[in-house]
Amino acid sequence: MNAKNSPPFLVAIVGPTASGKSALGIWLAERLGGEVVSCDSTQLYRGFDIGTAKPPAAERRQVPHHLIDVLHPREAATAGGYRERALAVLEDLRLRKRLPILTVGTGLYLRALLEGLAEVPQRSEELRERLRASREEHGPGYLHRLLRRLDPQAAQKIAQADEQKLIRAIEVCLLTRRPISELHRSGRKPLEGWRVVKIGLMPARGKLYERIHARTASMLEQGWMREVQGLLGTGLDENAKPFDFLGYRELRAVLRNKLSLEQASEAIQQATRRYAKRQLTWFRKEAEVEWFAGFGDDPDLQPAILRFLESQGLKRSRRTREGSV
RNA sequence: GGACGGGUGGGUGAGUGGCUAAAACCAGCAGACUGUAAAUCUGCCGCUCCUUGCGGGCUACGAAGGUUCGAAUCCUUCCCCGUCCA
Repeated sequence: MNAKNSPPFLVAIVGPTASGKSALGIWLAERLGGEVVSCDSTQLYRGFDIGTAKPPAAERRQVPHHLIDVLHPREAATAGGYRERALAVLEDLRLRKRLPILTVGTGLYLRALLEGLAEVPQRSEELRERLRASREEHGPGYLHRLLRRLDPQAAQKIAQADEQKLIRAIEVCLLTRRPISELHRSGRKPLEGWRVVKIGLMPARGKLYERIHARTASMLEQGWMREVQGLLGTGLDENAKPFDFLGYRELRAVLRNKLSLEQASEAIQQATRRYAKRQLTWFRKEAEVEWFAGFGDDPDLQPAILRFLESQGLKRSRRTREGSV
């Protein structure tokens, strides 16, 4: 109707690992004049390709992809950092009148982008170091007691054993000299200027697990092990964060002869299943998602999703490639 | 054939007369999560009933029988498994 005045569309595809988000993203991008924007904390890293299930180069040539391979393994990925980069990509796409299609595996990053983050300082490694040291000195429970003094309300919401979240909360309180719960209350700036449509992929649990198992096997066949060896061979510190990603951890154990390849493969499959479950838990809570029961690469499902998007007002691109329909 | 060691809930494995539906861990399920998020953490986890209670009933520690107020725990026999001897 008044397409001139209404904000442009943004499509977000949400779903557990191995549900076919990337394939769907590309398929939709080709039909809707879109470009894929990865929303995945691991695909950010260069060099970690097979285990993070990055779309292969051929597909990335077919349709432009963003926010893949933008970090050196030594850099730390953060929700705030992702948000900034994503905002820049969105502006670029807005100017070029391309439809952003987010393929989101990392729920926190999507929320950070769409709903914003409270205005709080970034992490401070030095402060964290000190906190960890006094934790060692004072034993378990210390961090929780400390936060209870700084911000009783925040302490109530964080379990005593959850040191990662305790440290972040204490860090913010100390850096700002204000309770983090208060800072959170003061609100966040949601994304503006986009009409967001969320698609959810929810394959049957058993089928998803089968996919996960098959994909793990195929990743190993594609030379995942060689990739890990190669990365280690470049002198990259073994403590670099991406080496702790799902699977990379297990494969390093194989190289250290702590695990057989067979055991590692099973451990990876299991860890991936658990990861998929956590993603589902997160996404189920996500507001206004149109859920589809199936895989994103299912040719029977794809047209239904396209029809749904059209019902929301998205228009097919005239530049649809030949032979793809 | 003989001598030891062992058989515990989906798995590993603790428990050697009551506090034990049975530690702990894993798996599984559910959940939380505003800057490490493929991370981190929480709950549930034999079956069943209701008036949902530190509630009731039933079943359970290889099998059967016994001792005892009471047994996964003690005794007897049997069946499996492992190691060693023949």
